[in-house]
Amino acid sequence: MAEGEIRHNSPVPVYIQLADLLAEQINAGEIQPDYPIPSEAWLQQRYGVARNTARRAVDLLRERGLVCTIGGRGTFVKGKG
Amino acid sequence: MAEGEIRHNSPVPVYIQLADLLAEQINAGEIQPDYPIPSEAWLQQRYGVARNTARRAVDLLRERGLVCTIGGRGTFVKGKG
DNA sequence: GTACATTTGTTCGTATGTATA
DNA sequence: GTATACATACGAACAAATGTA
Repeated sequence: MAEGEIRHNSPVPVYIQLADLLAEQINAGEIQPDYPIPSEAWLQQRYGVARNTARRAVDLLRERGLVCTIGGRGTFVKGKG
Repeated sequence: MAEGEIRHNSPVPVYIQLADLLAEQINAGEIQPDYPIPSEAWLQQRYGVARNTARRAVDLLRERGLVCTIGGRGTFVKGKG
């Protein structure tokens, strides 16, 4: 259970930990292309972070080209095409 | 407690003010058991708050066991039983 | 059966304030 | 002063359930 958790007392910012964690799940194929990643509210609850922090993590995923976000809908794993 | 209005510049969060205000109305019998409390849209207009804020207030009432919500129908004051 | 309006449910977008390191 | 992080709050859009005409 220690895996896949956020350490609030880490020198690594929480939003970066969370982004890395989600990126791993995507790269491991745990979330398929064109499928949504968990919502901001869900991440907030699951990982015990503020919504802003969850958003920043997703921002990073988007900057890395792993996902794309549609307002009011969700954030989806990018396909190869 | 004043006037059944919301103070946006209060240190008390708006959603808590609104929840308390509605709870008072319920406890005062202004809304009878099994009858609906005002809809989210109505609260939004009446008190000049965002819908999400109105929803958070109703969430509190539900957590306090004062009401129960039925999707697509409304939120109803709980009876004694 | 269909169309519409109402109400709650969900999700992202943006901004502000507070606190801390 | 900057970056991180939490909480609050308003806005917008879409979806689902319900009830009615």
